[in-house]
Amino acid sequence: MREMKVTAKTIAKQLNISTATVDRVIHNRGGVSPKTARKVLDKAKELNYEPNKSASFLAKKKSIHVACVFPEYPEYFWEEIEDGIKTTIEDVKDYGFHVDIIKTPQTIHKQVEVVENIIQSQKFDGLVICPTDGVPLASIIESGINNDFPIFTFNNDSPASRRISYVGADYYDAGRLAGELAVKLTGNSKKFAIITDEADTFQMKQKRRGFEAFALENKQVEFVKMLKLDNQQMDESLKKIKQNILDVDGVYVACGALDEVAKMVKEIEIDKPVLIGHDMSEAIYQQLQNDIVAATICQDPLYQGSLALRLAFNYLMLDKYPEKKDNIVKLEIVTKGNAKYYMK
Amino acid sequence: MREMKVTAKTIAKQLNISTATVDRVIHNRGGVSPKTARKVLDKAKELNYEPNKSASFLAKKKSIHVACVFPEYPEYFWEEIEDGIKTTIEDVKDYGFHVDIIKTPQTIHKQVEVVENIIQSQKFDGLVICPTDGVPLASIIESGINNDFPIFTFNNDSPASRRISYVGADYYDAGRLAGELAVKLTGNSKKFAIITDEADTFQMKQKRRGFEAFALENKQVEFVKMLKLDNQQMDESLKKIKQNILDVDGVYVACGALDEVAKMVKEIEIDKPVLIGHDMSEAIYQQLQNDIVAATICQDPLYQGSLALRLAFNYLMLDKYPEKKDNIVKLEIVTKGNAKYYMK
DNA sequence: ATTTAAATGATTAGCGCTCATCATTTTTGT
DNA sequence: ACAAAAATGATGAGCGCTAATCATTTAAAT
Repeated sequence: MREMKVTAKTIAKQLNISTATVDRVIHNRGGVSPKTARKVLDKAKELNYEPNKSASFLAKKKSIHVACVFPEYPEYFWEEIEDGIKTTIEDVKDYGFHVDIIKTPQTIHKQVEVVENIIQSQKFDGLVICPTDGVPLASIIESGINNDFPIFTFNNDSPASRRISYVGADYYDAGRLAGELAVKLTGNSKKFAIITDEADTFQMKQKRRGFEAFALENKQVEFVKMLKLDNQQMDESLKKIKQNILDVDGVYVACGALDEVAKMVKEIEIDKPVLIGHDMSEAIYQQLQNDIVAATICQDPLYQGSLALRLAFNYLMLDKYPEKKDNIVKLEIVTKGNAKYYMK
Repeated sequence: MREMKVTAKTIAKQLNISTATVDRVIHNRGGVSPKTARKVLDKAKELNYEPNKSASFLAKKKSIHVACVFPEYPEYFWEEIEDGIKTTIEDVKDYGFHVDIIKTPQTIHKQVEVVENIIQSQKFDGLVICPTDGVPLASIIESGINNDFPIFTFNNDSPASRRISYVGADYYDAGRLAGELAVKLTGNSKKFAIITDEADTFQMKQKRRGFEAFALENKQVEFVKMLKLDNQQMDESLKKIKQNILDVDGVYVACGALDEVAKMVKEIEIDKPVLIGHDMSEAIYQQLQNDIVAATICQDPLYQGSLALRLAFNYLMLDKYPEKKDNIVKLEIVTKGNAKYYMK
């Protein structure tokens, strides 16, 4: 309808050359005299020519396979990421970009094994991965990259490696935000506790640092207790924590145990501390509705997974290098009132 | 790589028929005996056949034009929506789906004029629109729909009309959320004010109702003052409001004047009320950073625009009717700490 | 000047799907 | 029984782009 669409043919006709020559120029594949090339380029600009992707992909018959690797737990978290990934897969598969989703046990040992297999197998042209632990993976990523095997990280980085790009949150910033919320939601209180666990991953360290940094900058904050949850002896450990938080106004759960801590806090009869944590699940949703958890900080999981894949797609199919090596995603604040939007 | 891709040809070969017949069956375009049809369908399922979109679009050479209409102000708000829309346009234009962005003055009169022109012009196959006011547009939408001219609303609905679908926030819920934040951020205070303006659009009414409903359910809330901002005599009006909010703990700006109110609140020397409003802009960002505005409630504008367009795309290009008539988008809470993620 | 190679450009066969058109078979009417 | 119509299926020409191959011109080497 309306203005004719401009194709390579349009340009070719106007310049009395063949479409093949036009194509050669557009993708500067060489074999064209500078003079002709100039003319084509000028005409292309004049007519605002853009090659049609559908036709291009069809003709190229390029087929790319990447593996998308992430842990299987916590299920509620990865389920959402998977949804986002699947939507994107739908979008790109007709362009010849194929993705195998591979979930791994969360032990880094297992994950390393899986990744090594993927690279060895020669079945894939690239890897999109959420490293359980960025450190041991760094050298593998490094050797992958050296062998022209592109690797993209998301959700958790392997900063030491030369992965093509990272998509995920800034966890230091997440900690700071938790700090801000803690202060605001307790009515400018003074006493806080942070709960982490023994794993003390990079993510968690960053969160803790962020929270502490915020506390330091805030004059009215009196102290921040650091409490460690023992996942092996959860019950014992929670009991200890319970004793330890009776005198605080706010508790920030930086590890994945928000629901467990919430259950414990629920039993505190008077002056329950304000609870702040991360991520969303059915259980946490309930805790928000019951006013046990005051707020939880989320990152849009749908977006995260799909962006990582899109970057891989652009790189492998369109030879487009990502604009940024670090793609930092939004931190979103979820409370009782908007929690439902974060459930499936 | 690996498993051969299955095309219409694969099926045709295996059944000793032509690809055209396969195509006929797949799109049940008739002209095929039930027996053959069954065989094709079975084989398609067996091989997990899915027609390739690129090839399909290329061959169909269907070209669809829709108009995307929204107000030009407030600029900061629509700029972001436009960004989201443009990204989606990039995604779909190679499938022959073309979009003209048309910004209108915010008077409903003008918008109605523009819409009538669009429909009359016969240049478009559909309309994606943010109605300035859903009511006067309802009858136009109605007649459009009756003439097989599909219309999609977003951001602001025209609920009385039979638009194909709506994408946007639930403003009643937004008001409730504001109420929750007001209570939480003032440390369970009792006295609040809502600021609206004379326009008192559907959106604003809903927000107000939501806030009031929340207040009613909350025993500790003592009163909620309703204050009206006079946009014509802004300065005068703000002065009055200033007098009126000296005794409240929290102010909810339900209209678009968050920054203006913030500037006024800034001048209050002691016991500034906690300010809560909507949307984000450079100015509001600054007010958040200066702790004048405590929180603002946003809807992901990128997503909103692009979803509306995608629904139109699915409907017009893929004959896919939207799963839901009402697509309610997330409400996001923005404070000092995560504000930067909401800026471009 | 002649041979050889490099540079430049045209031709052409698809990619997978759609659809108009044509060929063949089956059904129906008389 | 036959012709005519309806049902069924095959053929083939693209859609716009890519890339291998071939043809021609130009420059370099002997």
